[in-house]
Amino acid sequence: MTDKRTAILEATLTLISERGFHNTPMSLIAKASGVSAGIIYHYFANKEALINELYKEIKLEFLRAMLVDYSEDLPLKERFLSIWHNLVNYSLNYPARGVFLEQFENSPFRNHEMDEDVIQVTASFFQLFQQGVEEEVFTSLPPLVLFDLSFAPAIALVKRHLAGFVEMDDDLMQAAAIACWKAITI
Amino acid sequence: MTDKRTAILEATLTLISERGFHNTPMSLIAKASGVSAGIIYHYFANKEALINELYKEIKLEFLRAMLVDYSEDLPLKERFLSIWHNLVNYSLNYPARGVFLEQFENSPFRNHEMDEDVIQVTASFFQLFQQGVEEEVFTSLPPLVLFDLSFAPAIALVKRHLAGFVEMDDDLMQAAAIACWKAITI
DNA sequence: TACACTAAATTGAACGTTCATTCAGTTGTG
DNA sequence: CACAACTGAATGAACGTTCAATTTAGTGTA
Repeated sequence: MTDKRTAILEATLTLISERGFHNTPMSLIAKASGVSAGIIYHYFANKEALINELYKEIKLEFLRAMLVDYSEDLPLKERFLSIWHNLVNYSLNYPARGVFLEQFENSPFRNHEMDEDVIQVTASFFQLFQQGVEEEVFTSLPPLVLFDLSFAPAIALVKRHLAGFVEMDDDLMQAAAIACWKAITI
Repeated sequence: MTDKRTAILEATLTLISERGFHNTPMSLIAKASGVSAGIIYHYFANKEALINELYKEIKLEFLRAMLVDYSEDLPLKERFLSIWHNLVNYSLNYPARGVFLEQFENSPFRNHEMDEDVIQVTASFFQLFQQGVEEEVFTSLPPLVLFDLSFAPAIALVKRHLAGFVEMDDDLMQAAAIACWKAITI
């Protein structure tokens, strides 16, 4: 096989998103990734470290996916809508990743420190909202607040879709994205 | 003590919100509620049933808290803002409940069926959004979508506050509530 | 090319612990 | 006296982690 470390992380992602942290024993991760139980401890100090490492990688990948095709040269609204649609499309295309992130971030596992990579990527969002406030396009609120007003509904709607309560098509995406835009603009 | 069943549920709530599902053994629940381990099985079939029962009760309590002082006679906007503020105030005043609900609803534990009580309470929200759409005050979107556009940011902001990243004062609450109102109005 | 040596990668059985659940027996109540 | 409430030690299964042993890969030597 290629990279066992990657195989372990991928198996962990799938299993945890389907079964939760408890209920995915190391033995199952080993079986699903086609390695022996022992070798996991060659790549990761223990189960907690494995899960934390997985979180870091997925979180970064997720944030980067939100910024695909992003450029500060584009107009504010285009940038906003691009991020919004990227977020939803990525969550729909890789549901296990979104499910894992939500599960992790709502669990007491969570460690609120951000590592360097994440801080760097986050800066783009910060800049976007700051600029919007300065140009008096956005309501004058802290960037994190504008972030949640913008994207919390997107995540919630994806969950509804995955649970089968809402059919998320292009029209709905469009309408919901505009609704979030309206929320933060003056 | 008064009601052991209630003591068990309360201890379970506190422990799980602080330590997660895993990492709160039945023995600890027993100790924290001042009962023997065995008696828990007199009131609940097993650990899973205990947690599901706790979820049902907290969810219902939460939804009812959102509807305190609610009346269909009030204007749409007042009703909306009342729910919004109730949601945030309740989550801030009883953080363990919000934390538990979010943890549960983002875990594979989750069972998407709603029992009768919850459906009944939910009808008020349904009515509110439906009326808003009919009166052409709200964007024409499914009630569940309007619900998420309205309240997902509220929950997200409470989490930010509890994590210490945002200071949630009256001004911020007011501004964020209005932002959500703007999101769903035409 | 063949061989020797070394370090890293890998295995999986075994260990010790933790945990959910049980149940024989005890206490409280009407 | 009967029945429900209650106790907590015992049970057995599951799990995270370890480690002695084995395989693989890489490097040097003749």
